[in-house]
Amino acid sequence: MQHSLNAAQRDAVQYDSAPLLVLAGAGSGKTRVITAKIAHLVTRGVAPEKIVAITFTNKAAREMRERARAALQRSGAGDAAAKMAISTFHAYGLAIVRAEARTLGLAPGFSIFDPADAEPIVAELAGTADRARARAVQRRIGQWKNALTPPAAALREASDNDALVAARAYAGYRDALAAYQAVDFDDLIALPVALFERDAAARARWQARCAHVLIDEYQDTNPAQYRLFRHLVGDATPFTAVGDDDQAIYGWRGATLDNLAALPRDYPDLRVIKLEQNYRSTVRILRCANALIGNNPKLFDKRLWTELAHGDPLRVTPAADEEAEAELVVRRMAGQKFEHRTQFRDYAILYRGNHQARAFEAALRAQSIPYEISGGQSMFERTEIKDIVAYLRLIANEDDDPAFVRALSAPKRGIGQTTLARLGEVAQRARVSAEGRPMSLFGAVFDAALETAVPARQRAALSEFCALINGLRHRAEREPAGRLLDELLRKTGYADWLAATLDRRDAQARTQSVDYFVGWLARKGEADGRNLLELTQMVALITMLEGREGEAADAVCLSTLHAAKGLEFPHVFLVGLEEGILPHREAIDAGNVEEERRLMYVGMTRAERSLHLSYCRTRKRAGEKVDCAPSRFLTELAQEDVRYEDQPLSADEAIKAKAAGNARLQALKAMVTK
DNA sequence: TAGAGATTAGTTTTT
DNA sequence: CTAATCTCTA
Repeated sequence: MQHSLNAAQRDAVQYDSAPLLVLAGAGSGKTRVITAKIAHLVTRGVAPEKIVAITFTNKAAREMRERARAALQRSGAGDAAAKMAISTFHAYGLAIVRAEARTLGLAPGFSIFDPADAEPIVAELAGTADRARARAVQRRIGQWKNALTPPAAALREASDNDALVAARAYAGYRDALAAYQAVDFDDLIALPVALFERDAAARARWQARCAHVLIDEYQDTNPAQYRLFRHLVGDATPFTAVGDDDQAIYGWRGATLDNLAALPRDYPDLRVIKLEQNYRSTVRILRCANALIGNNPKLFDKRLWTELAHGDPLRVTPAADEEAEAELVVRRMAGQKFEHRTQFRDYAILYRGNHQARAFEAALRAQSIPYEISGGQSMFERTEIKDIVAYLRLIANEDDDPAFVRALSAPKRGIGQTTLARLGEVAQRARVSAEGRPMSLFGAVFDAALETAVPARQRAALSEFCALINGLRHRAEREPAGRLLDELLRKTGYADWLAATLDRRDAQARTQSVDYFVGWLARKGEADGRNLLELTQMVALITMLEGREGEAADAVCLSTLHAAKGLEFPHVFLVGLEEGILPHREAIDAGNVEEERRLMYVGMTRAERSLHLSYCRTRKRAGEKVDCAPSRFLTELAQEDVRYEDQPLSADEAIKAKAAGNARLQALKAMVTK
């Protein structure tokens, strides 16, 4: 790591009074510039609480907060970092929605639905029982929201039948969310935008809170996010947008490079500074990455260079199948670790899809090598955590029917499908007669009509359940979250239920994860002075619990390419380099190989010293063995910097390729196009 | 109503 | 070959 800033970096840090776009190539010291700039702004007298820094992932936000804190301490500004708004786009949107809930027509305890909550609702509205179809509709609705297209407009522009079904579901979905007093992730961006566009006073209020706005990974913004950003900065607030068009990998989430192209147009006095010196990778790694990305059309002309050593050639290794690949990678890693006296945390295994982690986990476990998975199933996707969160959501918001249903049967209370359906009917009927506000399942428990619809036994269970929730709700604002959580667990007998229904190992694991989660929440509530209701909303956006204090464990990092953005490792294994995986089949079919190429580029540029690429010749799919072709991207590297290992080719192919001069390359090309 | 076995579908990335 | 969903019985 360099000790002082280079000219371009210094320029980017000191240019603080007008719009600035920093085109920061991979490994060019981007985070360093952002944190140095934050420190610079504070020393220049900008109020820390008016510095708004936006990232895309929680991990990036956390890292930036930590590094900003360190930088500020160095410059003697103390803990100004604590006052700054360093958060993800969605967390910042949540802060706005929470503060403006009343104006937006939302109850203070509104729920935040994740895609899993929304799926059954959308499935029902789209009239399908097929999960894949429901998700396709969900994605479509998400795209509309990210493009700020309201249901009516979506309906108008729907051309084919699929779009028509989705547009109708979209309208129904919006109404359902309103009835549940819920918002989804996309709403956290779209609602503030809508608010700012109809309410100039609200816009001014939030603009006044921004003296300087910094956006990281600007190339990954979607239209809604860009609009939100523009409303925050208004006409006068200086900002720093940092991005790299070569690392745009979120097109599928509605991100568009148009936002990058639009910036100079929308801000005529925009200054553009390029960071082209790479401080991370060897010459060979960089040359290969540049060669690869050179196959994409470029938006901005940018040449990455480095003063670092030449380094070793990149190694490309084929494997018989995914097990062999995992074994090979782990074996090589173990050898390299011994040879270079490195630590486990110096290694990363990067792949396209989460499911690819399996084989590597198994191989690592077999060798007792510690590893950490980033991006896989998060703590908050586990059933036991979702159960607890359902209780919290229901306590905060009794209109949250999905949370009601979930909490009601975890643990089981003798209420099943039949009773739930009856309860639904009661609520439905009350909905019609009670003008305006529809009735929730929770409310239906107290409806007079319940007596005729549901037997006494189930009625008793329902009232007891609601009494528990009500009791906690009344205290949720004042009493510490920890005490309420303990009481919740005790009164529901959740741990006992786990012990009674699962085998010992499983029950123990889940109880442990519940305890950890509850302990974490309690500490968080204590530290930030938040009550249970506020914690509940925050939880929806968090994907990973912040590690306990102390340093990270010495473990190999397993990560998807998406989750690896922003990270760096001395030694990287990029695996599964096959046609259909990277580039992914769907992307090939959709004609979006460019984004896959950027994904590969992101993966390659994570590496500092060594980069190992591998692929499988066959792969098990649905139990069946299928042949795989090596990724076309392997043919796009700077071949003089690549060493092919083992024998990836049949004798026949090798002879032919040799005759052509460049043995491996030719054969690879043949295999790719085959 | 709840849990245990049968069945069947399954291609990607995240807030 | 999994893993999740569905069906059936106690």
